[in-house]
Order: sequence, then structure tokens, then C-alpha cells
Amino acid sequence: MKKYILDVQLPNINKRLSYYIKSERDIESGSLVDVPVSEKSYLGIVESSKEFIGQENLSELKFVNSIYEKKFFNDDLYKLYKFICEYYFVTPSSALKLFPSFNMKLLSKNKVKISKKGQEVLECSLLFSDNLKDLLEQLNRREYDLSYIKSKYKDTFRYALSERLVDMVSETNIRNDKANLDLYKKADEIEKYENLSILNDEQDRAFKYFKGYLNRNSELSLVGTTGSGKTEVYLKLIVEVLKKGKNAMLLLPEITLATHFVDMLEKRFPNLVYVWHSQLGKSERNKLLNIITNLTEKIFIGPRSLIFLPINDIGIIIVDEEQSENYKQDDFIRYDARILARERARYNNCPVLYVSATPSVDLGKRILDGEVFSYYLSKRFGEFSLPKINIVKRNNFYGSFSEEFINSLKEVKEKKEQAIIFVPRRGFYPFVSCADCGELVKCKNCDVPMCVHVIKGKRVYVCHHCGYKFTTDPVCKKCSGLNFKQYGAGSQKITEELKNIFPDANVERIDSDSVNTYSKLKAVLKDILDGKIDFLVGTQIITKGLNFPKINFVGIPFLEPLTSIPDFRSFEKLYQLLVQVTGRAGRYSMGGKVVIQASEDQVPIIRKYTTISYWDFLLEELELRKDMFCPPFSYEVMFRWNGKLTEVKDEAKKFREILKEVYVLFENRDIKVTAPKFCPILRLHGNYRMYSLIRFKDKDVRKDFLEILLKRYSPKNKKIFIVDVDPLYYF
DNA sequence: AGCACGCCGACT
DNA sequence: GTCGGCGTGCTC
Repeated sequence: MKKYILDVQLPNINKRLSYYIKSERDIESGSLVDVPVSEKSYLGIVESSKEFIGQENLSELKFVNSIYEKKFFNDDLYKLYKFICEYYFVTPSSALKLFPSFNMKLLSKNKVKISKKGQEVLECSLLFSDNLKDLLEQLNRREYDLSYIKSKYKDTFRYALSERLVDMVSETNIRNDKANLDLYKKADEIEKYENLSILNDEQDRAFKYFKGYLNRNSELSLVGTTGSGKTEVYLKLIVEVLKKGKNAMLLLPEITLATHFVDMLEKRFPNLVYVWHSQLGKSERNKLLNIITNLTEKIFIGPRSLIFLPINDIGIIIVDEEQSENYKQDDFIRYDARILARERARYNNCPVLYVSATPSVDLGKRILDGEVFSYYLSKRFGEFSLPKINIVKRNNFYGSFSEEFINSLKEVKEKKEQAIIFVPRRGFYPFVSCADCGELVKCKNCDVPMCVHVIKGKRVYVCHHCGYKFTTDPVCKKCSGLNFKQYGAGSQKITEELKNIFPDANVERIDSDSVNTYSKLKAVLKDILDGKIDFLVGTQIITKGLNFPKINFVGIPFLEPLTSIPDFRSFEKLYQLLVQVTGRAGRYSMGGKVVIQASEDQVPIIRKYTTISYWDFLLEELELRKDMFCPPFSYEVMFRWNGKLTEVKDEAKKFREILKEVYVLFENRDIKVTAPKFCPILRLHGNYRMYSLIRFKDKDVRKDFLEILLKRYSPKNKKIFIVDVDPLYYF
């Protein structure tokens, strides 16, 4: 046996630690190992190893506890981890935290048994404490669980271990777990799923087109009108992948909303579907993690974090609803699962398939550039036409319903169909201002207006950012006035109004206030499916994936003023929203109908966006972005400081000086810099905020630039500074 | 990165 | 006299 020294990266220590291991062969980088740190043991990753020759200094390093099989953290995950470090400029330790593998406990039972030395010591009755004697005598009878021995003997056990009086035994026993026996299915059984979906000609052509790409790495995209049956096409592709003995990964933006989709899949593919979501308990998670490493020919479904699971033999990665912003994580590490999916597909030499009715402009450009191979479904499945869209002009943004709107709802009620009413904001009144001077009531911690909610029949002022609440009317900060005017409408108010107008209708609301638990959501979704709900009011949450047969009407009482978010993606978001929301209507029958109420200045753009094709929209949007040097024509990085005013200002100033220095090194490299300035929302959670945005023509230049910049600039207090590569939110 | 240790200011 | 702030230093 040779001895090796391993450099190990742990998810909780920002420094590599070295350990010894005895092994016949060299240890590969990327191996998952269990190592001791202080008195505990942690999982880490081997970054490098070298053979140790000589005997000196042995006592300085500890030994690796155990080395995991490759499947628990395969090479593709190691590459993904390296990619995240480089692309997002984060420390190795924080990047590792993204991977559930490091929170995994092997389901094997760790046992303790007495060693030869221990037996000898016991037989000879050498001097030892009573505790130690008890321990050794107990273990001399049989093995015991590590956890039991640890809790009973603590320090004595540690001493016994260090003196090698006891040995640890571990056995991985997952394959024999009775509950998991049925998880191993033969590939030939899968063929019976092949003909479960009946595709129309167009879908079949799409399927055949993509089938040709299954054996290699490629970026694919399935674009199609809402209700064109994109799901059926990719399900059939999944079956193809399973037939090859490989796994399929399916990413969804919101797994909790997709319960009935998941139920459908489970019914259709019994024993083949595995769902990963944040609601899973610790032990369930752990069990799943242990099991999935052994599986092939399975379908794994989950939100963006699915991309980090130790799934082996991946044959396809599908990103459904590609346009969704949910794929970008907006705290901790600001990764984009769409980018990571692309990377992971490359490491697995398999395709990644983006699916959307309205692909992000970024993807759209790459389709036009020929980087992504796309197939377009133009017809609605079952020949149902797209809903008829009616735009009703109104003189203000908010308020209630036009005759048209109410009549449509009446019709829905009479026909015993269902309606969705989309409201952009939650709460009762989004704004309250002083009746005398007009000053908005704002949160004391944040630079945003307080909204009025009704909680248990009582009026409550709530801040949507920090959650700060108060119940009594405030005093105007500007003029000390006591009279307030509330205006606008949120989902709660719209719900109440509808209940008043339609006393015998069942009006239900879905937003983060009314539905805050998984079980509640499930109950509401079931009620919709069972036809118990007539009108469903909801915020953004209802725009994706709610496909219910009886929904034939979608109403939008008002849309927010277009100018409220000064952001180059506003048009993209509006377009996607309109297509997604209106697409909920009439998916399974004729005569779908949509009524959108809008202010006069909104009408032209809404009219345009509800009639224009995705491709025409894309071309127009690309033109605008090109002129403005916006993504996808540039690559962005944003820096933001969050903290006390003086601290933030000082740091931003320091940054500015360093930025200038680095910029000089990169002259004439197509870089556009926005020097640090205050954010449009000056304060959040009691912290002042500043930002700086840099745009690069070239992705590699961005990388080089950042490398130098971040080497020279590091804030005193790391907590106040964030780097956001490819930001989606700028406020 | 987290956690422990340690050295100084505002409280019973 | 104590609680608690966050500066420094360590983990193989």
C-alpha cells in the first residue's frame, strides 16, 4: 500500500486541508471523501493528491475516514462545481454547498466492533477506567451501532478509538433495501410506454427531428404556442432516452404548482418518476440521494436545484418553461440553472432541450444564430384555436370591472366553466398616501410603499420586502396629516369585489398570502380540478403551468404601469406574461376568451403583443437591444453593496478607484461601465444600496476583467458586497 | 466559511 | 461585577 497526501476542499472551510490516505492506486481529483475536522467529520472533495514518500511529519496530518464511490459525486458534478467557481466568482466552499451530496449520510449502518488489540487488553485486564471496561466488554459480545455507542460512551469511545481498541465497520446496504427492490426495472419493460402518447403530424415531426440528436451533446429547443402539446413531444423523447438505459432530467420552474402534472406522470410511468423538491424532509432527501445514485432508466423532476443531484447516466436534460426567471437564484450563489443545465449536458455528452412558448430573448437569439437547434409547433393540439382576446380601454390603471368583463364571468358561471383572473400584486391596496400632501406611506426599513392587507378582518399595513407590519394609521412624515387615501387594487381586493358581485360563485385566491403551505395549495388545485372553484384569482404564481380543462376565460382587470420598472427586459416580461396568461384559456375546448383592461397608453402595446408572433417579437426586441448594447448583445456583471450608509459609500468609492485602474488595462475592449451609484430602491431591510454595472462585448474579456478586478478589490466586510454574473434584477 | 477565544463598553 | 459587541486566528 502506498501513502498519499490529499488536498481536500470542504463546504464549510474556505481553505484546503491535507490528509493522509493509504491506497493501492492514486486517488482521482473529484473523489468524495469523509474527513475529520476538529472532533467532527465532514464530506469534502479531493482537489489533488500526491504520493507521500518518507516517514517524517506523519503526526501533523490526519487520515481520511472513508472514500465514497464515484457515483455519489461523479465527474460531471465535479466539472459543474469547477464551472460554478469560475463563472460566478465564488469561493470553492460556497459552491460546494449547492450540492446535496455533501449533506448526505450513507444509509449504511456504521457499526463499532472491538479490535484485536482491544480484546488482548481486555483479556489481560490491563489498567483502565470502569467506563472503558464496560465499553470493551459490551463490544466483545457483539457489534453495536456507532450512534448508540457514541451517545453512551462519548469521550471513552473517542479514547478507545484513538488507542485502536475498537474498529469502525461500515457497510453500504442500499441495494438490499426491501423498499427499493422494485426500483430496478429492465429496459425492455419501458417499451410499453412508447405508444402511450398519440402525436399529431406536427408533433411527430418534432419528435423525429429531436430524436436524431439524442446520442450527442447539442442544444435543442422546442418552441410552440401554448397548448400545442410540447409536453407530449418531450415525454416521447424521454421514453427514447429510458430505452437506451439512461436517465432523464426534467427541470420545472415551480415544482409545487406542478403537482397535478407530476401526478399525471406518475400514473403514466409507474415507478419511473422521482420528484425532488425543497419540501422533502431530511430523511426523505437523504434516502432519495442514496437511492438515485444507483438508478438508471428513470425520470427525475425538480426545480432548479435538481441540476446538482448525483444522477448518473444522464441521457437528456429538459428545461421546461425556459423563459421563467425562477431558474435564476437570487440570493446566496446567483446561478442560472439554464446555464448549468447546458454545462452538465455537455459533460454527459447528451442534449439539453429548452421548452417554451416564449423563449427568453437570450435563447431566441441563439436559435436565430444557429447555436441551438429548434423546432416550432404552430398549431394548438386538438385543433383548438387560441383564445379570442378583447382589450378594453379604461381611464385609470386600477379599479374594477367593465361590462365586458362582468358579462364574460357571468357566461363562465352559466356554462359551469372556470375563469382565471390575473392580478399583478397581492394585498388589498398597494398604495396609501396622505390625503393632504400626497406623500406615500413608506416602510421604515425600505424605500418602498406600504401595502394594505386585510388579515382576519383587520386592516394591516405590510411591507412586501421586509415583512414589517403595523395596524394603526400612521402620521404623515411630510405634513403631519392624519388623513389617508388608499388606492390601487391587489389580488385580495379583486377577490372581495368578485365575491360581492357574484355572491353564489366560488371565488378562490392563490398568492403567497392565501396559500402558504404545500397542503393548502394542493387542496386548492384539487378543488379546481374537481370543478368546485368558479373563479380563481391569483398573482404571477398562476401564470405558469396551470392547465385545467374547464378554464375557458382569462381576465386581467389591469396591468401595472409599464414605466414602474425601468429595465430593458420590461418588454420581454410583458410579452411573456401576456402570452402565458392568455394561453391558460381554452386549452381543451373551443371558444377560449380573454379580456384585458388597460389604460389608454397601454392599449397599443398590449394589442401588439397579443397579436404578434414570437419570432416577430423576438426580431423587434433584438433590434432594440443591439442598439442599447444590452444582453444578449453584451455580457453583464453587477456589483451591489448593501449596508450602513457610510460603509456602503466608502466601499463604493474604494471600488470606483480600483475599477478605474482596471478599466485602463482593458481599453478598447468594448466595455461599458456604470460607476457605482445608488439603486433606484435606495433602502431595503434597513440597508442602503449602491450598485455598479459593467457590460462586455466578449464573455472571455468579462472573465479576465473580473479576475483582475476582484483580486484587487475586496470589501472589508464581505457580507455587504455581492457579485451577480448575468443579473436579472437590477433594482 | 464558521466557530472559539479575547479584549473593551453599557447595564443590574 | 456581567452580558455582549466584533476583531483575530485556526481548522489538516
